[in-house]
Amino acid sequence: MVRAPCCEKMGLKRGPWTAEEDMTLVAHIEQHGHSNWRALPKQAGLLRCGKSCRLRWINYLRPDIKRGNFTSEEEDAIIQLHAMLGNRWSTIAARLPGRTDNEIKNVWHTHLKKRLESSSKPSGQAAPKRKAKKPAVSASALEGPTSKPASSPGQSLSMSPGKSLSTSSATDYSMASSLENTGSSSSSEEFQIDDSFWSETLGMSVDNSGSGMEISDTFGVDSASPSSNDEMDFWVTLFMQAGDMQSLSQI
DNA sequence: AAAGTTCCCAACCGCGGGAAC
DNA sequence: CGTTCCCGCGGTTGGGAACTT
Repeated sequence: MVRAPCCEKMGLKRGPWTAEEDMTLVAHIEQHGHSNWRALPKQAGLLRCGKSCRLRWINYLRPDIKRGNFTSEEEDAIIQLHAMLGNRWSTIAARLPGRTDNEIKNVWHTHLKKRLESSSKPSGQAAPKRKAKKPAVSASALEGPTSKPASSPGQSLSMSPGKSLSTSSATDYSMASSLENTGSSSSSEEFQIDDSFWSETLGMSVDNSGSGMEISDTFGVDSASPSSNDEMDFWVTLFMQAGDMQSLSQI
């Protein structure tokens, strides 16, 4: 990377994780949990900073992580949620079981953003030159934690205990019903929200909520209100329901 | 087959917020 | 009440894989 490592990481290892490190981390967390990320690497005997351990666990080793290509349902859900929430990847990830914020962020920047941009252009032919270039990772996940096993010098092994984790979740994938429903619109390649939807939806919510909730509050990213999550849930639910209605109206 | 280009993703960094002291 | 510590988030990027010429 370009930036110099911060001093606290002097002497600590950086870069791709080895299978041994993965194993050590998983074993330690399975045994002791991860109540203190900062202390964890020392306790586990890893030459990594706590941040790095946390990231590795969250984004790769966690047992409930679902690997593999995103389904069109998931992609549509991301697009919808992003339209509502903006770049709040962690919030979006919370709505997509088994997906990490990092993964969603990557998908957004590499696929969905371009897809939306191209769809917004009049006859733009922006179909990606490469599609599904990699084998379904869900399958390769059985082989190892990374989709590019020998990609990194330090990655001598493609296997890590982490794999045990992803195999089951990769097959029994089931989205929340609301997302499945929104998937009904997934058959269309492009997803767009027209203004009438927002005016109707927002108008409805303002009319119906006697709470005096304001739109600016609702979308205020850093609303410190303890109820902000509830409000977010409200909007997500509302949006999903609206999506259902839209889908139904198309039938 | 080789070289060049594009794309993807794992991992890093800095920052902000909350908890603990 | 102010300071310090830690966690989590979002933005960014390097390196390798995939694809094109």
